[in-house]
This record gives sequence, structure tokens and C-alpha cells, in this order.
Amino acid sequence: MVAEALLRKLEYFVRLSPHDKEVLERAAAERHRNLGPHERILTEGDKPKVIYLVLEGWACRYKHLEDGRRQIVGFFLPGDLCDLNVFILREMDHSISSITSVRLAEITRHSFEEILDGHPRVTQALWWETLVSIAIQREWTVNLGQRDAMERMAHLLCEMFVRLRTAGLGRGKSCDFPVTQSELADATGMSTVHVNRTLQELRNLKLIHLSGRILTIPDLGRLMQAGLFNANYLHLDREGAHLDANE
Amino acid sequence: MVAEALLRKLEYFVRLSPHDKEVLERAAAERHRNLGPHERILTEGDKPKVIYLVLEGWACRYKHLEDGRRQIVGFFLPGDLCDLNVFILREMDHSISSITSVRLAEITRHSFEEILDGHPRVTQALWWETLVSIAIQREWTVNLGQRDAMERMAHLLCEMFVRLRTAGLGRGKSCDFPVTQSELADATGMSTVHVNRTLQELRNLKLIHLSGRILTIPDLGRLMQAGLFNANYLHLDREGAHLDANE
DNA sequence: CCGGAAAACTAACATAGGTGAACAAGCCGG
DNA sequence: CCGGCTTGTTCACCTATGTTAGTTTTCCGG
Repeated sequence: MVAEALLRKLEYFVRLSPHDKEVLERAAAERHRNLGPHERILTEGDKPKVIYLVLEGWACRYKHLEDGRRQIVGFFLPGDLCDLNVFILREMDHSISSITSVRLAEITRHSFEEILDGHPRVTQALWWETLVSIAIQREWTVNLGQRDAMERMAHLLCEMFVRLRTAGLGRGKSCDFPVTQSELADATGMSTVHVNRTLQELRNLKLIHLSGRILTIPDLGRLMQAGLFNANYLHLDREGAHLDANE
Repeated sequence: MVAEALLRKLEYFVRLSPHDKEVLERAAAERHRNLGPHERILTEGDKPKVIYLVLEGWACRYKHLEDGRRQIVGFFLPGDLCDLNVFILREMDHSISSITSVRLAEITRHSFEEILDGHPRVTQALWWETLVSIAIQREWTVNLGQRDAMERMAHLLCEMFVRLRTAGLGRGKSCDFPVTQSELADATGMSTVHVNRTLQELRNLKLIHLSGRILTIPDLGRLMQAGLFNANYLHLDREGAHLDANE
């Protein structure tokens, strides 16, 4: 079992048959790539040749402006895929790096097309995950455009926590959170100083406990309120029974 | 010819055969919907049943926070499609409204699947347009997170101008620009007052001329510099000849 | 051509968040 | 267990942008 997190996540959308799971497992087992923390996975300008699936660890997408400013536009958690179909594009318009050490599966165009051709339920599940990741990107736009520092940070923490839980990571009210404050700054569009202030404030309000790369959220409901967080954009609601596999 | 703008845009990616074009035309001709300015097209919570293609006019996607703040997360121009595959999701996580009067084509799930099954080059072109729209969303995230007011506005204007040109709209250095300052505020995450200040500044610097819903950009290069705009994320570069139709 | 609403514009003032600079704490290799 | 580098934290000050509250201009239906 190498693609556990992905399978677990997709099952929020459809119930997969043992055969479906096997197909995904096989695609994810084909070829792996291991990286240490803070290594480049793909660089702006590269020609993407495979689809990456994160098996273990955290990574992020980001873009640099000419003058060096950096915006992290998304985090990758175990079970996350970089865009299906990337190989259609001539070159990457952004970069991807690891945050922690990372284990990636490389899914070839070939085995991806095999899934598209022979496994309609898996295909649907993969498009669902794509649509969700687009929705996440939209929500980040809202986050940066409308929420103030506290709300923005609270929202981000809620999202990561829920997504981790969806992938079967996270233990009760806690989860790993291996992101530095300077990375949080790049993700929220704030200065590191203000990230620090904001985290202090969230701590003082007892909304979070964050230290030693472990995040604890004593009352998720309250943090969600503080961040005007509404999970609907993650679409974690299985459709009617007609989509289930008849096992 | 009803889907002119779409065809024109897709041809930045692949050369479509007359037959390809016919298929798209047919899908776009099936059923239309006309709206006046500022009408709701889809509302958060709706169950999407068709794919919309904008034939004429401007529209936008947006999300509301509970307290009424609104973020426009994208503009739709003629030739733009709302997400392929939306009908996979149980409900919309955002809303779509017209800005000007709009003419939409409704593409049914059925005719979409017909394209997927029988027209691989058109399919590829449609996935290309999807990937580009995701890239645009990422760039908006960068825009809101890193650029200051002037850069942000300049960047947005460049993007809209280039996209309009791609769709075959725009006349030389000018194009329609039917967006109010309050809509610009919702799109850039700024206050209306500051949008106004910023536009004044761009006018004073002779970077734009904007009045009466017409935008003129005397020197696109300079505006691009002011906005740190790099068009690579729009992926307007046809791949090698092997993708061309052999007509 | 008139009147009212929407949109554009302006000014004075308030503040969230940025900057620079310093220091403390944690972590890692030798 | 030491020294250096990264990360976290705090402070004092500054500025980009928001807010409130107008006025003016444009647009549009009758």
C-alpha cells in the first residue's frame, strides 16, 4: 500500500472497488522519487513529463516575481496530485519544491491514459480531485483578497488540518505542521513579522497550539469561525449511491 | 459562426481541422441563454448541469464571505468556458454573474462526452484551455499576495487585454473594458477609493487611457513592466507541428 | 430634455501591516 | 558539548491602503 492517502481521499467522493484501488496502486508503484527537505521538484520553464503524486511529506507550488518576491500558491500533502494532463503544456509556469523530505510517485502518461481508457470510476474520482484543487486555488484567491491577517491565517490552518484528516493523517485534534513562519509568510502574502504576531494572537485566544512542528486545534469550530472557513469548497460529500461500486 | 472566440483561442494551442471546428460549432449552437447586465448565471449551492461557454459579453466568478465581503476570482470573456466536468460536483462553491449583457451556449454533458470520445485533438485543446484557466487562477493568487496596488492593477489590465486579443476582440491598442471601479475593487481586493487613486496614477503615468468603457494601452510593454506581467502563464505558444491537423 | 441613480472622483483622517534591526532559542554537524 | 545557521520573537517606527463622507459626472428611462 503506497497510495493510501490518495485512496482514502478519493473515497470521500466515490466508493472504489478493490479492482479500482489496485489500478491506482499499480500506477503509483511504478516509479518513485525521494527528496530531502527544500529540494526543487520542478522548476518554472521545465517541460513536465510525468504526473507527480505525493506519497509522503509536504511540498509546495510557488511563483517568483522578477524582483525575488515569492508567493506560495498551494501546498501538496500526501495524496495530492499535481495537475493531471500537465504534459499538454509546453512548460511549467511555476515551480514545485519539497518542504519536508518527500516521497513521490511518478505516474507516466501511459499509465494515466490506461486509467482514462479502462476505469471510468477512477477517472471520475481523479477529475473530482482536480476540480477540488481548482476550488482550493479559488479559495486562496479569496483568502488573500478579502480576509485580514488573523482570518487568513486561521483559514489556512483550518484548510490544512481538514485536508490532512481527509488523507488519514492527523491524530485527533493535532497534526504535523512542518511549515516555517517564513513559508507561512510566502503563502499568506504577509511579512514574517506579521505572521509571528498573528500566530501569537491565535495562541493567546487559545485557538491554536503550535510548537515543535505540531499543530493542535483545541476547538476546530471556533477556529473555523475566526477564519470564516466553510469547507464546502473541498467538496467532501459523497454523491448518491449510484456512483458506488457494487462490490 | 457562434463560437468564433473559442475557436480562435484554441488555435493558439493546436491547429484545428475544419471537422474539429464543426464539432465545436455544433456543440455551441445547441442551446443558448441570453442575459442582461448583472444577472446571476449560477449561484453557490446550485447543482451545475451544463457547461457554459461565453459567446458574447463579460461575466465573472465570485465568492461571498458570510459578512458580505465579495471577491471576484475571475473574469469570463467571450470564448471562455466554465470548468469542464463541473457536473461531477454536487454543488457550486461559488457564483457566476454577468457583467454586461451576455450570450451563453449551454453545452450538455452528452455533447461534451461525444467530443471526448470521438475528437482527441479537440479534447486536448479543451484540456489546454482548462489548464490555462487554472494557471490564471494561480496568477491571481500571486497578484493578490505579492503585488502592490499599482502593480496589481497594471497586471490585471495586461491580462485582460492579452486575453481579449487572444479571443480576437480588441482593436489595436484598445479594447472594451466594461468593468466598474467597484468591480475592479472586488477583483483586486482593494477599496473603491484606492482603485480610483490607482487608476489616476496609471493615467498620469500615461500607462493607460480608460474612459467610457474603453481601455487604451499606448505602450503595452511599459504597462507589463509596471505590473511585472509575464504572459507565460497564458501558455499562448503552439507546440511543434506534430499536433497540427493535416488538413 | 429632465430627473434620479449609479458611477467616478476627492479629501481628511485612521490603521493594519510592513521594515529594519536586534536578540533569543532551537537544531545540527563535527 | 561547541559553534554556527536557521527559525522564532520583539520593538519602534513608517507607509500603503482603508474608511467615511462627501461632490461631481455620467448614464438611462420616460
